[in-house]
Amino acid sequence: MLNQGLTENQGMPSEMGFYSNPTNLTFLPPLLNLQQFLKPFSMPPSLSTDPSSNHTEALISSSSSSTPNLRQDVPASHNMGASQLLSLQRSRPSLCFREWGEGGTTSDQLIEGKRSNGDHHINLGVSALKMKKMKARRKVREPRFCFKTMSDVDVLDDGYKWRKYGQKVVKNTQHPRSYYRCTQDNCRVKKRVERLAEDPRMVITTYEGRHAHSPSHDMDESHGNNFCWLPI
DNA sequence: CGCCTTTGACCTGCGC
DNA sequence: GCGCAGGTCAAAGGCG
Repeated sequence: MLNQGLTENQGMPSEMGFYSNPTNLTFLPPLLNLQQFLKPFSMPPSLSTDPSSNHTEALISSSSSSTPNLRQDVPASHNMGASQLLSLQRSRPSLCFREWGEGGTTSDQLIEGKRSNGDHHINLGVSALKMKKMKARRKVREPRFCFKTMSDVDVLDDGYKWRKYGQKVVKNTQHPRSYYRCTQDNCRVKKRVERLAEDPRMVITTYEGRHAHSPSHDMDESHGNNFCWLPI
């Protein structure tokens, strides 16, 4: 099981950070109730799947931090339940900063304040210097989940509504990477969609963050849970 | 009219 | 410090 997953994913693009620390990878047992397991996350309830795959594997990159002690700053309420079942993958210094607690202010909001220039954006009254200090103190990445599936369509119906906010051609790949954000207010979940360079039939979907709401519509469960998760 | 995608510009982190 | 690459913004245009 474990070896199967590692072998299967060995061709993944290195820029996704796969196998940065294989010893911290934990795979879910097959046939785990993924719907229930993934409920707290931004999981894909409905997927077109690789028919050749008869197992389900997952690896969750939880709210990991760049340094071990930083993780202790994350309130237990945000250290969502399912992740406790998994070992944590200590990742590289994060590109995404989130300030947990402190009145609910997030670094995303702080960045927004920084960019506001006092015109049409809300000025949150947080100085760039303070933001810099906050960044230095805490670097916490949103939990991320990645899976691949064989599909002709890039965007899989996962029950949530997404708005595309960017597209980028990634180096050494033929296909552009698309960036989507959940359309729900106060939901900051994002996902990236790209095609596997080695096999364009495979769609790589990476979710970042957790939905704070229910799916906008019911998922089509006809595809079952037979998809393959990838380590991040 | 509202929501969406497209796309070039801009921002930021990282490696050298 | 500089350049590169990934990620995000926001204006413009399309569509129902």
